[in-house]
Amino acid sequence: MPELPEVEVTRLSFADRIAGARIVSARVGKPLRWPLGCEPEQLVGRVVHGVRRRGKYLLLDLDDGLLLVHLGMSGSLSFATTHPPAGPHDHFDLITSRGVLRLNDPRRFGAVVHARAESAPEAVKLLGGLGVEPLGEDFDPQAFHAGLQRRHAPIKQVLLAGDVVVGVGNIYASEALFLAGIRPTTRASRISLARASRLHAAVRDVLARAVEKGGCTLRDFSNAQGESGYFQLEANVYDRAGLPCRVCQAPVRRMVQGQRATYYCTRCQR
DNA sequence: AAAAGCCCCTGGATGC
DNA sequence: TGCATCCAGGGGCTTT
Repeated sequence: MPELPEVEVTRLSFADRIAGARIVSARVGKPLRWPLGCEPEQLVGRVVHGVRRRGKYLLLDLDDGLLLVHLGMSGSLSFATTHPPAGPHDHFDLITSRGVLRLNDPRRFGAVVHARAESAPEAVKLLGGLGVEPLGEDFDPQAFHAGLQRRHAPIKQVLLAGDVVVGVGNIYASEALFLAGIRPTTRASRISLARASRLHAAVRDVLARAVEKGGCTLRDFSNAQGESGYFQLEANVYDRAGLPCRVCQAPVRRMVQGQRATYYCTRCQR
């Protein structure tokens, strides 16, 4: 589920409510991708000042450090004033004066990591290599093009790698490339400034639109009942192998790049 | 330095 | 119905 839009929507859904909360206790469940990095008791008494996002990471600012939260492949956060018993996939609880922040993550690719500061090694290890924020002011066509010029890998994989631009996951990579009319296999370095500019706009557009629509996810969207008025973002290509392209009717193709599925239209994307 | 593979883990869908 | 197989929205680490 969680690419940049879903992470941002998650953030927006509880940042204001948790801001100013004092941590009462913390509970760790089964091991996640990385250990918390401190004793849960060490968090008691700390105040959560706010929640920021960097790429697909959420940063909970504490008065003496921060918690880095990543949702991995299957993670989701809830923040509620109730505190029901932990289910089998509830692997982290942060009990605060304003509610309980809970991470549910069946596959446990997610993580909650404590760092003394954003400049501390444990934080730099995770955040240090990240590219520019696609919805921020630093993401501009020229710089994006320059970043692509240095990479010879297929553009789809460069988008996913997150060291040029962050937050673009497997779904939105396919969707952005479709919107830009670029074949996913195109070597990043061979993309002209004009086409890089189109891709730049497509990435911004698809991510911003997804945030606006509440972070709809294509799989959930396709499985949901009676939600046609709620979700307005529709996948043009993702998970549509064999179905007609919404623009030209040619069948959408599925291929594998770096062990991940890529969907594209052979006619619309060159 | 960059690119390609591997792997962590569980659950749902599919096929026999 | 039961069981095996495949696939999944991420990304750090190791190997080329």
